[in-house]
Amino acid sequence: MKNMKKENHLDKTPKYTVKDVAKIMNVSAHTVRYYDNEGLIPFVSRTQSNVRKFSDYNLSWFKMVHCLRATDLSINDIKTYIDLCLKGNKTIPQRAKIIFNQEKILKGHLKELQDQMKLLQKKKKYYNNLLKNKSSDVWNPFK
Amino acid sequence: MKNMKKENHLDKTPKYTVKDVAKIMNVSAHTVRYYDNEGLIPFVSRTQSNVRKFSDYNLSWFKMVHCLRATDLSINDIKTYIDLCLKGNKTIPQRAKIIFNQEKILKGHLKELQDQMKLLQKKKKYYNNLLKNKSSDVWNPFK
DNA sequence: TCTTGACATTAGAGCAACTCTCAAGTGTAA
DNA sequence: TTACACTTGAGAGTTGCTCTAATGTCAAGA
Repeated sequence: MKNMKKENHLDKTPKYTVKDVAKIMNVSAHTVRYYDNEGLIPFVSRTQSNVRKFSDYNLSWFKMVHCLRATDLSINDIKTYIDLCLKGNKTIPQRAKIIFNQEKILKGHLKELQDQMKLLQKKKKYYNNLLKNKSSDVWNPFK
Repeated sequence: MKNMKKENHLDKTPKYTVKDVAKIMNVSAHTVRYYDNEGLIPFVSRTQSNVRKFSDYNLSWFKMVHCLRATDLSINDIKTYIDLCLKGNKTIPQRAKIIFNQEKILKGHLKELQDQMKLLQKKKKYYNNLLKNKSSDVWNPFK
């Protein structure tokens, strides 16, 4: 039970700089500022000298935004979702619809990438054979 | 054994229009022309009136290009790969390296999307509960 | 034969989502 | 107090499409 600083999604203490968030989320600092400027991360606080400070709560939002981007929801549509969230419980059905739809889209993406993986592994095998046999075969550009 | 028109990756008979390829590959006709213009699909033939006609052989290239794009290889880097292919067997080691690397990258993407899927399904469950209980709970924008 | 419609072509403008550069400001450390 | 490592906003640049406009081809119908 040592170092049990469990992240609390509701902890609003300002802790992380833009750079910290960039590192945690594995995106560029530019992207972090860009998302904040677009209003995708509500309630980000600033120090007296105007420097952004993110809380765990802010991070939770960021994770959600990141997730929605990973499934190709546009910045604009993400903004719509965020604004719905800020409007309170009465928007739950609309938000649910967005989430359910994105899950479907993500499923499609996963399937496609798995198919691409098959092709890539076929190619891999192919090249491994070529490398082994030192390629005495007929020239064929499509390899 | 009826209708056994098995696609032959080496069949160079011009068959498909830009639109056909777009449909087969599930991309826009614009994208098909764009890839051709960028030199990513070698040996595409034209009719007397300058209309593109793709063969199954061309399609095989297109599939490879599409696969590399799906793993976020830039158009420029794909062009490099294609040009290596056209230089013959002596470039096999370089090409193999590219393919092996892309396989690694794709593995990473798949893992990431699977993680995002977990988050999305957690949210889905969450919203399903909210919808069932008609949400009498405290307001919390992060949902 | 004319013309209408459905397609194709190119060049180039427009767009989303970063990505980078810049000039200027801040905070700490030596 | 000067160097440095950081931050900021504004705005330019990049990538990979995506769309538009002007033009061309060609087969079918009036």
